[in-house]
Amino acid sequence: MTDSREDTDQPYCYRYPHPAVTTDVVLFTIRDDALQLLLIERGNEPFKGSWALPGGFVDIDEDLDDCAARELAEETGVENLYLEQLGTFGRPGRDPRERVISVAYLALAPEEQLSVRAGDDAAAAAWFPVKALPPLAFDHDEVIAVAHRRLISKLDYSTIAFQLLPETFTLGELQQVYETLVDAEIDKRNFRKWAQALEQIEATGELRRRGKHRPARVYRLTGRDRIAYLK
Amino acid sequence: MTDSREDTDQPYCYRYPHPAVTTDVVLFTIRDDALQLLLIERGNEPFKGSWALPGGFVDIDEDLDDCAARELAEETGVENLYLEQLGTFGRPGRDPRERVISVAYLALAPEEQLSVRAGDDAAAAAWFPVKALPPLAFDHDEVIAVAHRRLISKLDYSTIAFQLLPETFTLGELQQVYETLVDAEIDKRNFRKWAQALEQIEATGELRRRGKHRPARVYRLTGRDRIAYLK
DNA sequence: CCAAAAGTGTTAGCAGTACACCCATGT
DNA sequence: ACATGGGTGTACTGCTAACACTTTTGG
Repeated sequence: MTDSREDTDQPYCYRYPHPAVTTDVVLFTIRDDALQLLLIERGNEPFKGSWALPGGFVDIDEDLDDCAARELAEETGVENLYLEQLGTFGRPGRDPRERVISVAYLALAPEEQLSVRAGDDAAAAAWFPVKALPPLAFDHDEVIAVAHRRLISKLDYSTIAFQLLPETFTLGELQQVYETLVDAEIDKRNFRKWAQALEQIEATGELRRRGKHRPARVYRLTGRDRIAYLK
Repeated sequence: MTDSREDTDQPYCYRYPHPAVTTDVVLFTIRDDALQLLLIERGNEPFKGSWALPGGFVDIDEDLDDCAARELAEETGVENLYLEQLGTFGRPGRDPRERVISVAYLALAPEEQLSVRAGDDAAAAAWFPVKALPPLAFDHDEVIAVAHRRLISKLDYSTIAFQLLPETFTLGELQQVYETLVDAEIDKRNFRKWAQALEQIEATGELRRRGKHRPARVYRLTGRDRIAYLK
């Protein structure tokens, strides 16, 4: 089915106007005891020089989840991280070029697995603490706010935060993740009691020696499910 | 900026292929003591004769929420109902015509406010109990499953179910809604204690006489927020 | 031996659950 | 008078939150 217009520079034609569809990813990690997220510096207009979420246009035969994973892999070199759909942002005018509808994703990964490099159309990629974000392109401040709220509220009823830890971890590290996320101190005994009652972690039997203090037991997740929902 | 192709039947042209974007709405209500949802019978191919969620294409300058509300108003004649974005479904091939990405919404309304009439491109519109759905077009069975799960899980931590009641209601009516949703009986005293501890409802002072029994106190929601999140 | 994080139980309060009878009305 | 749903309190149980000391290592 050839098209007589396919030799022009706008060969894809429709009876009604179509929006462009992108995915954008809010990738959180914990670095330096702070919740941080990945941004790229835009190398092109619009918003050239501003920071924006990593993301890009959905290929015409590509599933949305695959697109988010692909864009993220291109930016971070990491595959197989936690990814969930967050919501879709489509206010007319949010992109000055054309109507763009963005399907946003929430992603989590432990710092250890990430080796960020700037991609093709990004001038730079960098981590920013959620508490100290630069001016953002498009409506990405709003997307980030939604992602952050979702992450925090999911702490209450799921094990989503475990995605911020590597495969093996100590209870102290787990507690640090939670304390960073809720931005408060947590009672050590209560936390450990809670964590072990989840039936989502098991001791590997190994010990980890770090620093001049008693070695800590090493744990890993039981089951292969990425996140569990509590009670 | 005129375009030399605007007199053809496909005048909207792009450098890269663009998907079509629709909104689809899962509108729940309670009828005959059962959770039911609104479906339309498709009058055109594809899936002609099958039942589908009400919805349609997003206008190029229309916000997504507005599109969902508009499509629903066209089908039900109701405005100002509870509407929240559910998720976006975009698997390639879900629509055999072209790539269509659908932003799904969850809507709730009390039966009293609904006067459903078949719209333009629908052969018919009808209510179906969630437990007895007909064969569905596209991936709408999946969309409905997600909507149903979301509704049920939100019962635990929000007052979303109040959206299934009219402005004023009795505690007995409220309890019936909850019993229908969880598909189980609830202890009357505990339910009433819980409902009144929410600080989300207040007695109007009026009584409602219905049937041969003691009249019931009438309540309404306090505050103007559509739903409140609990603790 | 000192500093630092690992590890460990008990108690008190509160929220959720189970449970039974009288009240006001219409017929 | 009877059938129907409206309206009310108490006791138990299980989860949550507060709280301090000993252990093991590295320096």
